[in-house]
Amino acid sequence: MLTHAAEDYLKSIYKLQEKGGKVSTGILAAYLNVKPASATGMIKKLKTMKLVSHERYRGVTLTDAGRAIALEIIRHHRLLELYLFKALGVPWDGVHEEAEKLEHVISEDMEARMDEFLGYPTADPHGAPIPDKNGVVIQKEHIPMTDLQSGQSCRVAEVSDTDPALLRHLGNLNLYPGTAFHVKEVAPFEGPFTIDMEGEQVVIGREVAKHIFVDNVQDMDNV
Amino acid sequence: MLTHAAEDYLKSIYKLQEKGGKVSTGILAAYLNVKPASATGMIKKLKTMKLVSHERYRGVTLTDAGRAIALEIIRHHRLLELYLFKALGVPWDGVHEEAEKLEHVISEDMEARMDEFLGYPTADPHGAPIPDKNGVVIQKEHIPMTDLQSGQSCRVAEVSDTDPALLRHLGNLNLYPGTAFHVKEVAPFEGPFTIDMEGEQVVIGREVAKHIFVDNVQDMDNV
DNA sequence: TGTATAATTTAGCTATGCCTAAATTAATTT
DNA sequence: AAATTAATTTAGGCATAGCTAAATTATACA
Repeated sequence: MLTHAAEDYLKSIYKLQEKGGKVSTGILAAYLNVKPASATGMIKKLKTMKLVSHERYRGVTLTDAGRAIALEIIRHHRLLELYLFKALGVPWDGVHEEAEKLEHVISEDMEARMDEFLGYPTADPHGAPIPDKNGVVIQKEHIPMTDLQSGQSCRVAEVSDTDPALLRHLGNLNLYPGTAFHVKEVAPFEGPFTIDMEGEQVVIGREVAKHIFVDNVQDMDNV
Repeated sequence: MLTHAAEDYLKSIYKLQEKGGKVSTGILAAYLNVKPASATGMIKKLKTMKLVSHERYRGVTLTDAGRAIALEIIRHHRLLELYLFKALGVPWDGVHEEAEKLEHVISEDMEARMDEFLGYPTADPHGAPIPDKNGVVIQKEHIPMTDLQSGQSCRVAEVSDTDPALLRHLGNLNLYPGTAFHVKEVAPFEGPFTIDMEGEQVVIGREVAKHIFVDNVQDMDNV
């Protein structure tokens, strides 16, 4: 069995690898809020366990064994988030923090029971995909909201789960995964978005839009 | 915040204190499966935090602050056991182990949500009392089954929660808290008990009976 | 009362996982 | 190509929490 810290490193390497191949020590350390020297130390340990590949000064990658563990932890995290949300009514801006602690501690049996209770779900409350019990992730195609053009319609697919204040804000605006909206206007010079949700008009700043990902994008000019 | 290990020590001191005043280093160490020297070390730390009182070679006691923390952890543990049993269908011989890990990790919010879901329960699946959120425990009067005489009737009040094999055995016999039975015969020379449960006759050995506690004891000779 | 036994404590070691500061290696600039 | 800058690694330290072995204290017995 691995330590909680080691599991967190593997999970972080997985996530950082998603957006751009090899992961540098510095990026990893920043992501985990530790110093680079500490990351180097853990990387060495993970290497002796054959969970990561690493060449000095060149960055880390997960091995197949490392990725399997990372996905197992991510599965725990996302199942927990959804379970806390649906079964215990924890607000969606609170589930991440709670799941962050529980993910290292639950048994395979509890994982399976939550999975069954939830009807074998494929996404957590923020829209992130839940790997299945064999570690298979179905990664849907997402587009950052900042790429949208005036006149387009789409659906919220996923939002960042880390900042509770942002999540409360998005919740107030009803911008949950699944919510459909239409881009009324994009202000020039990297300005805010004005969107239309069932008649309600809402203005979304760039900084917020960066944390929203959409799918089902359709040009609605001629509709 | 305390470490998980410190919380486990406080919880253990509380439980051992219940059955006999001051707790010796050796008893505490044995209960926690650590060496006496390790217990001495932790006791020192807890003393500097004013969570225990300790005189060298004389044993430990919890301070009010220490007891409050112990009861908080015990509350977490027992609420979790009942929650896992009722909400997720974890069998009663499995809830202890799972709760042992989760008890150190759940938030006050999650504690409150489970409490509400369960309807503010007062006992866990093994019959142990759940302290309320202010740390008040209603300790019901229990009698060890080994004290029963032939001809008496009673109800299972509580069973030990630590040994899964024992719990599976008791479960097979339907000896859950609340189950009523009548003592048909107590074999002489510390022999086994023959009990009657709704017509079914079952023989319970001494070693098993030691782990069963009963209440509502009534002499049924003249009934 | 003195001595043997049992329990407890001290001392010193290990491993994890973090830190800071210094040294090394790589990348960029001139 | 040399020098500066940035990133990474090494070295050494700290806290937690366990361990063993030795020293100490208390208790029980004769």
